[in-house]
Amino acid sequence: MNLDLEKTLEKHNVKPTAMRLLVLQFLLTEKAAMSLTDLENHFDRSDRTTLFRTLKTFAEKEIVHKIDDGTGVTKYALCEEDCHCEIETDLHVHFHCKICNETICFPENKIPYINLPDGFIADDVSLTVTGICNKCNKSL
Amino acid sequence: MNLDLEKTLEKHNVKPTAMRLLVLQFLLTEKAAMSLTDLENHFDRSDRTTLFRTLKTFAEKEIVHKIDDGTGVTKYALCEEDCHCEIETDLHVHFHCKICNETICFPENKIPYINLPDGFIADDVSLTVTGICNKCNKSL
DNA sequence: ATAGGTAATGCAACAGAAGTGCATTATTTT
DNA sequence: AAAATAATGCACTTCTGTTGCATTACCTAT
Ligand SMILES: [Mn+2]
Ligand SMILES: [Mn+2]
Ligand SMILES: [Zn+2]
Ligand SMILES: [Zn+2]
Repeated sequence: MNLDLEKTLEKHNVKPTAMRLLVLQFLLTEKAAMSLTDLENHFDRSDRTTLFRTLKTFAEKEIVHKIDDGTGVTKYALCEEDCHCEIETDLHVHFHCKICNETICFPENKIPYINLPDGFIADDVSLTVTGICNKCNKSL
Repeated sequence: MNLDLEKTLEKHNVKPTAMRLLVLQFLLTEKAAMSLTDLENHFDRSDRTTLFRTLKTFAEKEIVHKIDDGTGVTKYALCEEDCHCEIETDLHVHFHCKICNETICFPENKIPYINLPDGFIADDVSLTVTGICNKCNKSL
């Protein structure tokens, strides 16, 4: 049992169950964003519903953020340290590679301010670039 | 039969069948982006598959553009005049209102250039703002 | 005009993802 | 230990998108 993982969950008021620790650890080792199906395939023994609700809890408690990469499959990635998923400060660009099918975070690329017409209020914003990633680009 | 509608389809090398003209007309009258289900509900008499393939053809021939507004339901909206769905010139911001559930185009808000790390190639980009639209904002 | 070929349509069925209800099991509190 | 609360697992459902195939409409060449 990794104590750091437990601390992370407790800091976000999530009880550190066995499954949750495993999911957190898995997300830490993977640098690409993961889908529910990805988790399902990795954890053969666990039920999809449990994984689904684990991700839901993690997203609600701001341990992970949900990513809509345009594929129709929701992806999840760990939030940065001290992230509160705030529109002005935390939201960043995501990149989806159409060759290797991986979706990655660009935490350095914050989403630029969007000037909306009068009366419109922005709560959330999503900016996804689709194309070819650096790894796939090399092997062309 | 509206001749303008026929001209529009022919200009994009799409044969102007009855259904296609009706769909095009419907999209012209609606200012919000429409989903396949929206079309299905509006055209009681037509088959879902026909509408699906109509939208697919329209998208391929650049009559409409597909919009991923983060709801998990693909929306479609008519392209601007002379649009070629080019990443630098044509792609624009979309707004999804979480109250009235409408998704609208902001053709004036072109998507800003995104500076990607070395080796990454951008083919496509999607920027969707979620929040409260001007109409719903008034009635709060 | 007719026959043959091509394109569009309609019906049925399927796949994948997301989500819910409920019973069971585990954990915490009293 | 008993009661209360939370997490898990199973079954089932809904929704969206998609494909195969037979039928129908349309166009073209003779
Ligand atoms: Mn991210
Ligand atoms: Mn648009
Ligand atoms: Zn790649
Ligand atoms: Zn609204």
